[in-house]
Amino acid sequence: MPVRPEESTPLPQQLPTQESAPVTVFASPGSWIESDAVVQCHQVAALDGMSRVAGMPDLHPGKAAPIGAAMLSSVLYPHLVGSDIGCGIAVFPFPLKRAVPERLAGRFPDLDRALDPVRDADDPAWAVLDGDIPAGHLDGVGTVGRGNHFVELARVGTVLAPDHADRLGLAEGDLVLIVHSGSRGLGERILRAHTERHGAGPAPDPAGYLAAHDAAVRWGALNRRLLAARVAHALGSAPAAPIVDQCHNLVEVRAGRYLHRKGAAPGDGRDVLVAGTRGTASYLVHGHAGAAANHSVAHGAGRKMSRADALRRGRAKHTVEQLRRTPVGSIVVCGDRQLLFEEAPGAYKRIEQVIADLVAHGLATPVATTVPLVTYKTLDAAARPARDRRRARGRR
DNA sequence: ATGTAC
Repeated sequence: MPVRPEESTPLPQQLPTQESAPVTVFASPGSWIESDAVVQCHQVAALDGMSRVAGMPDLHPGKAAPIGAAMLSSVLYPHLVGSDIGCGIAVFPFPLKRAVPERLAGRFPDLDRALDPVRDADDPAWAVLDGDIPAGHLDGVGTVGRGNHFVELARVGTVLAPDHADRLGLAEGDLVLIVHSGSRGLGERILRAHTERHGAGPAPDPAGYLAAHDAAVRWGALNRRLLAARVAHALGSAPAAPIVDQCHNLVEVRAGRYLHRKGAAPGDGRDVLVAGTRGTASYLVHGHAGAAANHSVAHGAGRKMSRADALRRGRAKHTVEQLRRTPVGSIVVCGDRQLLFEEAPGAYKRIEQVIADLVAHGLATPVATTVPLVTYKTLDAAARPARDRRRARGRR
């Protein structure tokens, strides 16, 4: 007599070994948080070894994990940090006598083109590296990247904590350069090497992953300095060390556990630039987030729309000219029209609400606002929408 | 966000 299937089926091996970790989202009830992102937080919370998931007010859905979240676990999961290991935002002093956006926009260097050690041997920007290129990785060195990355010349607007701003050497009207960029191809390569063998599973050799990860974090920070130096030399300012530089995609080892940050900046006693949008102010804040928030603060306004939605709705609502010359009078250097729509201010949440939520939950204190003058995204026009390409062909 | 495949 044949054995019935259930009799030959072994007992399931994946019995639940623990309750799901607590999930806290630090946003007010009125703040828009996509339910998909909260679902992703709960999926992460159910992972083996997870002890706490903290969603920041800029929380939104990511590809494999939520963006705007800090996730504490006894197990190291590379996919929770994602491919742009070492991505962060730095603020540099940028003393210029005069800053007319129209004139300065045209003087930005080509930050889509990597510095070549031979052809650009004489470029003074190399000096900030001091000969140190982590992992020997030269691909894309000195480039800003795509997506939400940018290099922005901004003016300090409202000073909200004068003593703190003073300590940072910032006063109303001062110029700063804000650089949001990561580890370009290096972090992507590190995640891919893990994913090819282990998918979304844990790192079997945490020390090995962390060694590669730390190099990408260092590469990202050095690249932000390199970008700032390139712009400083081109615009006639003096290259300087950053006054603020915090990485929001990384793993931090805390008391033997792994704190994964994905779009969540370190908020434990540190100063962080919380990026607004390409056309609204950003906020420099002092973070003082505790254990409940996994010692983290938001990293930006957070997407409100997917890139596809932003493109569709943005095209109906705005002209390219409106997005390149913003309501605050700044200029957005972006040759790629699709990216311009994807990154339109309306595709993001209101930064004031994100900051208000951080304040309401006691995670941060605003220090000063920065108001954009020129935001560099890309000079490259390669990825224009198909309709524009058809039009361009028609004109020939 | 990325390099790469389509």
